[in-house]
Amino acid sequence: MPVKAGERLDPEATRARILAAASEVFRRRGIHAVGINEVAEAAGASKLTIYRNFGSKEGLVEAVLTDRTQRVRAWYQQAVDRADAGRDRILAVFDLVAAWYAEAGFRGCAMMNAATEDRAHDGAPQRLAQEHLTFYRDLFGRLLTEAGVRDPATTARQLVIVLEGATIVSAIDRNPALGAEARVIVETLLDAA
Amino acid sequence: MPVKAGERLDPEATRARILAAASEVFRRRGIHAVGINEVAEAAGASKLTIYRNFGSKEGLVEAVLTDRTQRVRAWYQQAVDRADAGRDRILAVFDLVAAWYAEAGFRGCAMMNAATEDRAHDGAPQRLAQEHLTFYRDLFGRLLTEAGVRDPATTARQLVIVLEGATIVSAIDRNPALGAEARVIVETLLDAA
DNA sequence: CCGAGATAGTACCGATCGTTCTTATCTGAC
DNA sequence: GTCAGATAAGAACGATCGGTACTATCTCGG
Repeated sequence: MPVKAGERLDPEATRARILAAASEVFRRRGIHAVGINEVAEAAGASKLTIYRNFGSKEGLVEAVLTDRTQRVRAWYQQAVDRADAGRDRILAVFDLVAAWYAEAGFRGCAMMNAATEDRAHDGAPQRLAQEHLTFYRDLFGRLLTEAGVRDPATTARQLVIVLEGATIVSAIDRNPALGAEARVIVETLLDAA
Repeated sequence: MPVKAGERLDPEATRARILAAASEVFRRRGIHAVGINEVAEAAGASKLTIYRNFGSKEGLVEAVLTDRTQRVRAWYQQAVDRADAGRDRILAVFDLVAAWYAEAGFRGCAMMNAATEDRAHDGAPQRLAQEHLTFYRDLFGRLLTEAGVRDPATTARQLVIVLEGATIVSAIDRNPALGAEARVIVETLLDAA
């Protein structure tokens, strides 16, 4: 049967629906383990529609990751903007991180996971994961500069290590308490900086 | 043609050869991306021999990871034993880590990578990755207790976060300098503990 | 020197993969 | 009302996957 009765014929909404469904199924089961058929079923879309919108599975993966990194960046920026200037803005990042670890079915960072799965190639997942880390470094660098830290670049790189370490340990151990532990480390590093 | 002329017919050596070849090809290209045919070719073994020794691809993966975690644990224990008692033993761990990041083709921790690739299942990779983290926590806990740190368990969990964070960032960014950065963080955390 | 076991090589099986194609139906602009 | 485009459903294709079967040859203990 063709298009479901009652649903809009809206190409942008279709694309967004596929992106959301693919993002969710990739997150839960991994990229390699999920076929286009499964994405199509989860999205309520046909394979033809997926290939017309994204060209290939590789294109779909890149679109999913690009969408994800942009959403994550916006979330962090908003959390930072809501916090008071200074050290609170850095801790606000790690408060958001702690809430993220506590989400049901948390499985780590989509960009790091995708780059790990695709570690033989220098494709979009590798590039997007590196750019994701660069975003964190730049964000922390700005906040540390605002907070008057002496060597903001060095401390920013330290905070990225803590953020990614807590993320993967929390994902592997299925333990949301890593968010609080990361925050303690960050406070120690800020005290020392 | 059958067994290569001049080579020993040694089942243990064959098994070890397959393990080494599989470990290397999994490390470079990932587990999902590598088929049994490729492992057989890399090992100079037939598929029959692989299946007789390991039963299935899943069994091979578990054997590879088990062998890997045991080797890694021995390396860390030896590095610790060579260092002077106290804080030096903890820093010796991170010196070994820094050398590991600098190895050609470094791609991160095999156990974390495998658990990430197989994140939908609660199989051997998940279990071995969690046990690998537990090894680190216990090792750091012992060393911190010896060094007279007040709350060794808390600091041990912090060091695991730093170790794993530096490992994944180094792997993604292809930057061995993360080893030195991790060491600086560790010194700060030890000073504060 | 002979039999049991290990091995390489290869063909093969059913399933699934990414991708393309066909068909039928619906939507929306004109 | 008509028609171009979007879509769903699913068949089909070649490739590859994990796993099995078969054959021929080698090693080694007796």
